[in-house]
Order: sequence, then structure tokens, then C-alpha cells
Amino acid sequence: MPTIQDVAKRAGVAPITVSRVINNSGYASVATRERVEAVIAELGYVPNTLARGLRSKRTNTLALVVTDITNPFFTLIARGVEDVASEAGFTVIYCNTDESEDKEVRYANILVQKQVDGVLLVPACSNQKSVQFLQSNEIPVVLIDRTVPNIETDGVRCNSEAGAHQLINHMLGLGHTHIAAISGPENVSTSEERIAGYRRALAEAGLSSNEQVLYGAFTQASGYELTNQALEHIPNLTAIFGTNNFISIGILKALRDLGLAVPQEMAVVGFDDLPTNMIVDPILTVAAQPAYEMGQKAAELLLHRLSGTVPEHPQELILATEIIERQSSGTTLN
Amino acid sequence: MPTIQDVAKRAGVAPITVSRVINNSGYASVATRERVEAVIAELGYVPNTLARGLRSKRTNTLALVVTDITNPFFTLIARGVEDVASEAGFTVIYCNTDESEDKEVRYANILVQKQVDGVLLVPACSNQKSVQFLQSNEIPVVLIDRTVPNIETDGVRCNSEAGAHQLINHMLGLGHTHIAAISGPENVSTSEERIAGYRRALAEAGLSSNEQVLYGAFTQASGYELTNQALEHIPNLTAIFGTNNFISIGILKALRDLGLAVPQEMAVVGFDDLPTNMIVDPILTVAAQPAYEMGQKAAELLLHRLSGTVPEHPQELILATEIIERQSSGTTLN
DNA sequence: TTAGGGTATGGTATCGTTACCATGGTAACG
DNA sequence: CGTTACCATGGTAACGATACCATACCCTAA
Repeated sequence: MPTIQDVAKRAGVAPITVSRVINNSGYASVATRERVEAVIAELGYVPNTLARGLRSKRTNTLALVVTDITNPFFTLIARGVEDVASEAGFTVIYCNTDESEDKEVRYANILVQKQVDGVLLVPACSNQKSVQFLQSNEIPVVLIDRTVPNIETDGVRCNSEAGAHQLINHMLGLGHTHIAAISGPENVSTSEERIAGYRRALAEAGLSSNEQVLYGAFTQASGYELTNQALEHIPNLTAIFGTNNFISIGILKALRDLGLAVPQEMAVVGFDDLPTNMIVDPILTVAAQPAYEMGQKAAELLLHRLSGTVPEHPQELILATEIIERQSSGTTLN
Repeated sequence: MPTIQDVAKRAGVAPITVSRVINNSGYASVATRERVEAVIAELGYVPNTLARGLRSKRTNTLALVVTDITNPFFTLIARGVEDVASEAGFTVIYCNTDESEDKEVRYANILVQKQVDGVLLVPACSNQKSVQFLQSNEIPVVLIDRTVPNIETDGVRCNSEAGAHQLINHMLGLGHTHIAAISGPENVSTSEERIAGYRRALAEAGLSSNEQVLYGAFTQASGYELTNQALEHIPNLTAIFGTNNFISIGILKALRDLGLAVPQEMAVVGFDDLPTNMIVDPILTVAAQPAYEMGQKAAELLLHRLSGTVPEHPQELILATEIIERQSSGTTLN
């Protein structure tokens, strides 16, 4: 593989001149530029980003750390990030933590090793370790979707509390008074906020005593199991709120297996929409987050942070959710 | 950020000794090892993979280039790759080509720049350019899912021809004689093979004259549109074969919008399964590919190629598909 | 004429790590 | 006791690029 030296020699210039041509930096006469470009094409020269990064301290690489790229919510975020990043000449490294703090820390370490310029992180839990580690190595971090307590950094997320509040109000409006919430882990900010919104809606309706919250994981299996538990232990239930898309699917599956009709015998609402290109017939009423836009905005914020075109202090961008009414929430109870 | 020099100085050894401790290579006494490790922990030293890669010519990085990570088939492959790679201490860079030859070439260039050790590629089309470019830069390539004509390289894929043949035989067994095939692009190997299997099954049943193939893209929109075309132009149709998962969804949506009951008024079979964690009620009869296993095998093959523990000549691994019978194919026609 | 500024190019050192070669000590062997 | 082999460690150079500084030309303005 030819190096910048080979190109320089063959073009009769100094390596630094070739560098200027490649990077469009500094001065280079048209004649020189053309000669160098011809040699580059002739030799099939490709710059080595390792050497470049080692010297210049910039790798033009971002990392996106999510809990599970399989989740369409995160897949969409990823596409938003990728589109903005590649437009700006950055490449993106993706990492899955599977909601494990351990994996998150391990990836933070790898990302420092790889000298990425910045990290977009969906924190797996409320532990500050990985963010602090990245920051102590001078790598800026933008949190997506979730927050981490006692951390000063940029963030892009949705107003989960308000979204859940709207969703529950919708159900209350339909006459439901006994609504169970099936949630993810307790120490994740989005879980907490969505449950807070659920609680506020019930409280405002004077139904605090009817609160029924079950904590588990953000998985279909957990949603399935907790639905069975809820139906067994909670009397008079007419509706269930799933706090993310996988949980909602688990709820629907459990109800189907129990032979309960949705929404006639049990109404269901969820957080996060499912991709229309994978579902034949969407029935779930949801609070949908603008996932693609979240990815875009987060990447833009990070790039601005890197170029210093954003105020010193941490920026927080809070987007709104959109309530999409479909069959699963049903119509007014009689 | 501390360097290996800082660690060496503080531990009272030469940098190369620290290197040996980090990489577990060469000799190092227990005392030295412990002292060095203590200093590493104390200073929070993290090795710089740019410098390492520049010198050693190995980056411990693989790339996975797929057409669209949003497609669960590729998402599963990605997880298979990731699991094997990270177990072996490799990280993976993901790239989406969106079925565009142009993007594929651009990514090939970036991957050479980044000096990845090997590439796992789902080719976007039958053009050899990107594979040749990678190979000319001494980067081994393993093709996944699809082939590229006139290219000598390793590959892992399914027997699409046989899978389609089985699927169509299944329909013939149920009494269908007028089956349309809605396919992806003509210049993609999987399209061609699946259509070949479809043709062979019809030919063996003496129904060659009933062949009806519509080519388009591997997207839901294309499946939807071609279904409408098929129903308009092809008489006596009782079944449709979708050659990938998104196409099949498009078919089902079109039929629903036309008010045609599946399978009573129109039977449907597809290629590729859909993820159970996103679908409440799977109805589609499919030829399912072992996507996760394909990713695993491909990554293993690539790692073996890198370590030279596999014969010189190109290895091809062909896996079998599994027919999963569900409602959409219906029961015997009467 | 000369100072000053834009243009064009090059020399040298350096980023942080490992390859390669060299050195010396200690234990085992016949 | 000399040879061999393994163990432990270090010195030096190099990977391929860019930062930084220096040089020299040409043109314009005073």
C-alpha cells in the first residue's frame, strides 16, 4: 500500500504538500494539485487514518452506545445519527450494552482506546462511571433518551413524564379507572419519568389509591410475565400501560394467550411506536417519540460541541412525544 | 492522558516492558508485571490503538457492511458477528449501503483508510468494484448472504434456491397452480436464486407456463405496489411468494387494503422470518434463514482467515433454510 | 526602492506504540 | 565446565501522517 511519501516522491513534491492537497488545507498551486491528484489516482493511494489520528489528535469518529440496536427505537436513532455524522465526514461506531453496566464500562474503555472524538450514549443505568471515565479522558458525551444523576453533560431526550401523563389522561377520558403500569427497571430515568406521569394523571383524577406499578425489564418476556402477575393479583383491571415497545408486545401476547380481547376485555397503551415496515396491522395506541430526529439532534449537538460552536455549559434538548390513537385503547367504556 | 512512556518511567522499566505486560507477550517477571499493573491503574493509563495499529499493522477491527441494518435479518446477522468478534477481542464497524453501489464503494474506501483487518460484506449488487478494491489493499473479504460474479473469496450464505423450491412445493402440495413471485432487484444473487427455485418447482410440476415473476426492490413499498400490479394483470392467482421479509409485509398490506382475506382468498409465503419480539401474532409461512448463525459463521471464517488457520483457497459455507408453516399459506384448496 | 502581505513549498520533529535485535543472567545437561 | 536454552529486560528505529516553523517568490502600495 502506497504512502504519502510514495506519492510525494513520484509527484516531485514534499509529503506535506501532498497532505495539503488531500486535506484542502494551506496553499497549493493548481498545477501541483493536479499533478498530485493524478499520482494519487495512479498509485491508488489511500490515506491512513491511524497515522493521521495519531498526529492530529482527531479521528473523525463518533460512537453511539445504545442498549440494544435490535430495538427499532434505537435503530431509528442510529440512522439519524449516521446521516448527520456521515454528512459531516464522520464515521460512527455502534455498541450494544444490553442494559449491562459492565458492558457499558468496557465499551467506554474501548472507545477511549480508539480515540473517538465524541460519544452519544444511552446510559444503561444510573451509574456515572462510564460517563465520568469518558469525560476524564476529554471525550465529550451527549446523553440520549435517558439521564444520569449528578452528571454535567449535553443531552437530548423526550418529555417522558408529559407523554405518559397524556396517555393516561386519554385512558381516564375513556372511563378507565383501574390502570396498571408495567415498567422497565426502577433505576432507569425513562422508567421513573413515565411512571411519574402515570402517577400524576391518576392523582389529578383523584385516583392515587388505584396506582398499580410493576417493575421489570424493558423486554417482551418481562412484559409478558408481569401482565400475568397483574391479572392475577390486581382486581377490576380494565387497562394496562406498557412503558416501552417490547413490554407492550409482551402485554399483547400475554392477553392473547389468556384469550382476553383487546380492547374489549382489556385496553392497552404503550410508549414508543413500532416500525410500520415490519407490522402489517398496527393496533397499539402509543406515545411515540421522534427517534430519528433525536438521533439527528444529538449528533448535531455533539458536532457543535466538538467545533466549539455551542455555549460552554451543558445543553439539554427536550422533545415532545406524539399520542397516536389506534384500536388497542378502544372507545369509551359504558 | 498518560502514555506508555509515563507508565514506564513511573514503574522504573522500559516502555517495551510495559507493552509486554499489556499484551501478555514475551517475558515479564511476576514482580515487574505487578508493579506495572499497579502504575497503570494508578495513572488510569489506556493504550492508544491508533499508535498500536500504526506500528503493528493490525487494528483488531472488523467491518460489517450490510444494505440496511433496519432489516431484522441483518440486525440478527450483526449480533452474530458482534458476539463472535468481541469474544475474540475484535470490535466491529457497521455500515449501511442502502442497496447503493456508490455508498458501498465509498465505505470500502473508508474501511481501507481505517485499516480494518477484515470485512464482512453483503454486496449491494453484482459489481465487483468494492470487493476488488478491498482485496487489492490486502483486506480479506467474506461475503454474506449474496454472491458477486467472478470474485474469488470466502462466503457464507443460505441455499436460497432450495429454500424457494421447498416453499413453492409446499404451495403446490396445497393445490395452488397459479403462484406469482414478487422479487427484489434482478442483479442480486439471492433474488435470482429464489426465482430459480420457484421456476424449478413449477417446472417439475409441469407448470412452467404459469410462471409470473415481478422484479422490484427489497422493500415494503415495492412489495405493495407489485402486489397491486400482479392482482390487476395476472388471472386466476391464488398465491403469492415474496422473496424477502419486507416484500412479504408489503404483500400482506396490499391484500388487506384490497379487502382480500389471507389465506382464504389469497395465500402468501415469504423468505426470511420476522422477529418474534416485535410481532404479536406471526402468520406468515416462511423459509427462514439462520441469520444469527450466518453472522457467527461468517465472523469465525474471517477470523480464521486472518490467523491463517484455514486453507488458502476460498471457503464457501452454505446453510439450509427452514420452512416454518403458519396460517398465511392456508390448508389444501378444494 | 522597499516594506508588507499573500502565495507556494519544504524541513524537521513528533504523535504513542511495537518490531527487531541485543544483552546478560540463571538453570540444566552431558 | 562449557554449551545450550530459557527467562527478563532494554535500545533504537520505524509505522504514516501532520504541526510548526522557515524560506522564497511575486505583486502591490507608499
